[in-house]
Amino acid sequence: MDVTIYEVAKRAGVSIATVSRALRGTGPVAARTREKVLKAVEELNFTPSRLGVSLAQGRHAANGVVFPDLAGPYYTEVLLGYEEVASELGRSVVILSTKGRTKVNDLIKDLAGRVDGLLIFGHTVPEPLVAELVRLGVRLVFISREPLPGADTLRSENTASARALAGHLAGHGHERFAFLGAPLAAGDDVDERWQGVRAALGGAIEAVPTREYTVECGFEAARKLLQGRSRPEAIICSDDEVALGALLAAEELGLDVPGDLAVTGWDDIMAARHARPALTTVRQPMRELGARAARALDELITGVRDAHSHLILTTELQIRSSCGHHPQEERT
Amino acid sequence: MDVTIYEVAKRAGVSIATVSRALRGTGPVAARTREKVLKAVEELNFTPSRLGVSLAQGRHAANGVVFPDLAGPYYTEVLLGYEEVASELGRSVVILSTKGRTKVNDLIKDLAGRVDGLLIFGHTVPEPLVAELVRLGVRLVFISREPLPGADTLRSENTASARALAGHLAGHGHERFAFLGAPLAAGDDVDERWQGVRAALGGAIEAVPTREYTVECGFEAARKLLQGRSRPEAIICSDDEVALGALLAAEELGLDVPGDLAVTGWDDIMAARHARPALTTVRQPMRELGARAARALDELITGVRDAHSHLILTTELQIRSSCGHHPQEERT
DNA sequence: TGCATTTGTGTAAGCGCTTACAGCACCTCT
DNA sequence: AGAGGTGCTGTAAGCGCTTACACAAATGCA
Repeated sequence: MDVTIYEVAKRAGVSIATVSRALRGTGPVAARTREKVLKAVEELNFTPSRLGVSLAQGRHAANGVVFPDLAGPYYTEVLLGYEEVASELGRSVVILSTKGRTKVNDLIKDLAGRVDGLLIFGHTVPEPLVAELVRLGVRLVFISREPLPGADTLRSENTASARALAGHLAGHGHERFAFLGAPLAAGDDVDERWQGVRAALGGAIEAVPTREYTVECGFEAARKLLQGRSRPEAIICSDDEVALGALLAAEELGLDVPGDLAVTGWDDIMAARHARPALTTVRQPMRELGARAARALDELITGVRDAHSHLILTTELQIRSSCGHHPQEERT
Repeated sequence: MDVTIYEVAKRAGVSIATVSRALRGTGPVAARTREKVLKAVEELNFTPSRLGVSLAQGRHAANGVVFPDLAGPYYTEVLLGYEEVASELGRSVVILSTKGRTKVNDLIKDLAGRVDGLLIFGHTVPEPLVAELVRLGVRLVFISREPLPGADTLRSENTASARALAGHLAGHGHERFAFLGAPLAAGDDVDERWQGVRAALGGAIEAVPTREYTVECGFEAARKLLQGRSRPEAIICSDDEVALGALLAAEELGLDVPGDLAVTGWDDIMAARHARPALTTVRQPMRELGARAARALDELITGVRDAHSHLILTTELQIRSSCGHHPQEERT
């Protein structure tokens, strides 16, 4: 990768400007000249230096993405949707995981200096830094976060689906509820879910925290919860992974789901359908979230759009067997 | 991000060379001068442009990684280990997923132009392109691939553990074996596992392909396999996800594992421990694989090491309950 | 005190591109 | 025939840094 445009120009007997024009198709180039250039490019195996191009153009043709972790399907799915579209748009994706990191601020600033825009998950970035990034004019898209000025936000609908879910569970006759996986940050998806469910149930639900939103943590917390006095009849979980953990805990304790206990998740990850019993959950379009984020960022960067957009994607209640017996139940 | 070193220099009343020296600590700078510079930097909120730095230094301070997909914990785990170490070494990580992509070659070449080195999984990149990358002098590290000149390779031990696993299963008295998740590429991990198992069992095992190495595909293939005549007594799976699928298929068909059927996986992903029955598998240090790849790449880039290294990390047989009844079995 | 170092700073040449501008043919119209 | 295009190409000025080199001032030492 170290033959430069000068060598190509010399070999083709033209100036570097012509080489550039021939390659990029900007400006007129005689057919004969173009051929000479392409031949030289071919022979020398020339690839324009990304650095040179970027410096001259003032753009990186790259996007960043900041997430806490990659454990579990949620971030992974969103990331894949994002990367796919970014790639289509000719942008590379630079990743940054914040979990367990000290000096996150420095890392993010460095990242911001390498890309044309950033996708940030929820509340992974400290608020003051967000403000600074906005002030510096960094193009920003957030997923799973309440709208803020100076950035696009993108999220799935939570409140209405929370109401639908709670309503469905109440329809099964359940009365003692628990919300497993209490919100860790105000304004993110889980917080909205919790608020929505609580409102729908008129507050008759207790929040049980988990260390993280993982199967393991869900398992531990659920086991403790189910062993306590006054065991809930229905556990609404912050997301599918926690719910999967709850399912395992129930099994370990010999509780029948949905006979003795209803369990629901959120997201509809692939494992939700495969769990036994299959998990009732709220389907969230993870891949599309990522894809839209990539497009939104692109619009912001190219300047096609200057106003900020705050979009909410619709979700869908997926009723399966973990929430209670249904008359004409089918295996999915 | 658009205040330049010139403005800092002007404000501090020095030349840009001095600013650069003060900031990077190369060359002598009087204490008083340094202070002036730092003050100006502070006031202007200056961050050196990554492009400028990279162009001048001729290095990107970034690594690439090429993987087929991110579905499932394997790639994710390795990637996280990689990103963490790369980040420690001051390198960003640029990702590229190849699954479902046309023009992979162009994408990879573009990627190669943005980074100082590449981590490539298995056989995601067509062989001719690998050769070209080597020829171009791109620093390369492969994970899960047979050694090749011109690049580092890194993999987990498969053959010995295959023997151990097969031996253990034979010890349970199983006789009719199947290998679920037949190798898709010669020379990668799954191929080694298959070869190893087959050799250990003296060839008394049939290979059953799955479309991909996923729970879904494992489920489908296993269901078909288990419904056929001459159902195997033990299914050795290419990896844990396929094994998880096989477990589900067995359950659906009312087969008791390990009573009617033994199932084993490979990798020891988190879900393996949580599955019911808990999955016997071979533990592979995924995170460490990623971490080592990052270090290896760094060594190659910085030139600390010039010879190529081909490392094999040890694995460990994890015996749990899915392979057969053990006298003093404990729940893990 | 005088000379050789050392220390601190500035100048300027890159790094590899893109692109505004200018120049030169060669046409096409009146 | 001259004015005004058009089409193609080259020159050169950036883009924002790093760093070799030159040089002046301060220091060390005999």
